[in-house]
Amino acid sequence: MPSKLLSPAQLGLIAERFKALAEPSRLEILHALKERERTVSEILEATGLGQANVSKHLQVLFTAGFVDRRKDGVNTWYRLADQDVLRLCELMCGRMEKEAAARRKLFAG
Amino acid sequence: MPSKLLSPAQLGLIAERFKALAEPSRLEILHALKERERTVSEILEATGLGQANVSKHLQVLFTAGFVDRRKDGVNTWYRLADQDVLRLCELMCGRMEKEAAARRKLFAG
DNA sequence: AGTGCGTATAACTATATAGTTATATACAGG
DNA sequence: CCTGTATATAACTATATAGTTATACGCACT
Repeated sequence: MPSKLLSPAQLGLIAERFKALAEPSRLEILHALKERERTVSEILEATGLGQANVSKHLQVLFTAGFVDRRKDGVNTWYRLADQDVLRLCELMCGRMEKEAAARRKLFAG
Repeated sequence: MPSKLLSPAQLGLIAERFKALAEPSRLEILHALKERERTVSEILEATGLGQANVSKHLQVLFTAGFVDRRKDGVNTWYRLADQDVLRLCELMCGRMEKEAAARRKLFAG
């Protein structure tokens, strides 16, 4: 099958999504949400990051569609929007494990 | 199953990989390599990007392990290192199509 | 050796953004 | 209302990097 052509606009949107995953702090936040829904305060505690910083990161993740949220009184509860983030990270981690295995093999020879 | 703990160093490495995919120009280059191996010159032609710019992007993609390369005289031939990049992009595109479908449904109601 | 071509690198500029500090908003309880 | 708490936002600084221009490197050909 011929490769679908991708417009600059589409490439920009895809890149924007990847960019949301391209920061250690945001990956840490997503990791904290893997088990269950959490409030911002719980995320602060789980990650040790600053409050304003986490708030901004959560906006980025929300805009990119990776997390959903609901208000409950003064709290905002955040959760993973779906399982795609986990799949993406697992794919990436799998790649890195393969790399590491190849390196080990190379040096063990 | 309990979530695996990820060290800051691991998160950094994963983020670095995602960052390599977080630029429209690099996605365009990967797209150009989807069909077949290409020289830098061919990539220049396919993408319309500047020579030095493409050379730098190719370094980033190579360092991140997404492309492999071989020298052949004055030419350097680049190719996708494996099919993971395509899977990652397809996963991401699938997400976006779901989003778009949801929006259409919302407004069509 | 000298020339031309393909690719990589250095140096620079402009832009984006992570993190911080300070402040604003919004809700809950007394 | 007033106070405290949870979260979001504004303003700022420091850093990273995309793109460009100029230059260096390496190979092929004569």
